[in-house]
Amino acid sequence: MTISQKCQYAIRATFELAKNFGKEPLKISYIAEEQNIPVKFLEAILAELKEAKFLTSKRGAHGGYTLKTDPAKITVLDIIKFIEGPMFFAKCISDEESERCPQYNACTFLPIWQEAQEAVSKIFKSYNFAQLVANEKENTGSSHDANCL
Amino acid sequence: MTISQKCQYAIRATFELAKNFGKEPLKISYIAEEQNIPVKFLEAILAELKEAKFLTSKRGAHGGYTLKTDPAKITVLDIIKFIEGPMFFAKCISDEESERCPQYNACTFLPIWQEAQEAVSKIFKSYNFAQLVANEKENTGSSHDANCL
DNA sequence: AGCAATCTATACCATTTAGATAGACATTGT
DNA sequence: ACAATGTCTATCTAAATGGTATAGATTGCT
Repeated sequence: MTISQKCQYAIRATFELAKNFGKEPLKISYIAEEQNIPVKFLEAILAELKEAKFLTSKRGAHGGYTLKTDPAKITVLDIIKFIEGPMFFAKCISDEESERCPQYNACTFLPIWQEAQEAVSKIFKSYNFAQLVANEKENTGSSHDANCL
Repeated sequence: MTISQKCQYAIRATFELAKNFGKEPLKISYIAEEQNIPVKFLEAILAELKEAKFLTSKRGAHGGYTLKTDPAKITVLDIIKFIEGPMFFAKCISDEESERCPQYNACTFLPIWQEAQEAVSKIFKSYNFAQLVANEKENTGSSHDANCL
């Protein structure tokens, strides 16, 4: 039930890129060190995020990753949904017919999962990365240690 | 990030027992059939729930499982926390010093996980099993098919 | 006493997921 | 040319998930 390490890494990497939005690309190795993420694992994560069009990359000397979109338009929900999938508590609450169980409209527990899904989505959507960067500067807070799941 | 099959089973088994609260014990095999749960898997789950003092059991002929507590005093949160553990989004939001990451007080993301944890806990806590049983009777809703994660 | 219906305990196993590593390769700036 | 970077493919281990098998202990009934 916890958010996976991978997803935390993705969020922290996005955060790091958000801090540098509009400037030069960041190297994988830099982000990895800054956020304490295994380099090779981060490679895979960034490649995925790139497929989702959150990022662009540039190869070769002075290459690296850059945030493609304004950090203010990327929410924590966006990253979580992309990495963890869209459904938080039960797949059967999906809008998609194929994911639903046969009892969809009659299941006793479905409304509970739906209510929880909506509540959490709303919260995660309310945090965008521009905000988070601003927060950090204000509070001299840090996300430096990524091993806190 | 979804609730495990096991936890769903635990909830559905508790629900079934709540329906029969104050009456004779229910056999594992009956609950298993009623909620479409593999018998042997259910055995293990009920044994765990018994350790948590939610249930009592009686061996031998005409034996079975009985809810120990008034269903009105058992919430969905109780079952989920027992099966899935107390933390929903990140372990590091725990009150326990040992679970926390070194950055506890300074982590940029912690407040997000905390907010989500509180919201979800509140929702799951608001559903008790007496209520759910009553709901089902009212709506002729069903939880019959347990394979809807 | 004896038997059948139950729960109990222990061990096992297959599949998936999480988390991570290694090495060769392609691209770019200088 | 060459060094610095991202990209791709393959592998690996550990843990969790979901489930099965078998033998045993207890109880109620006759």
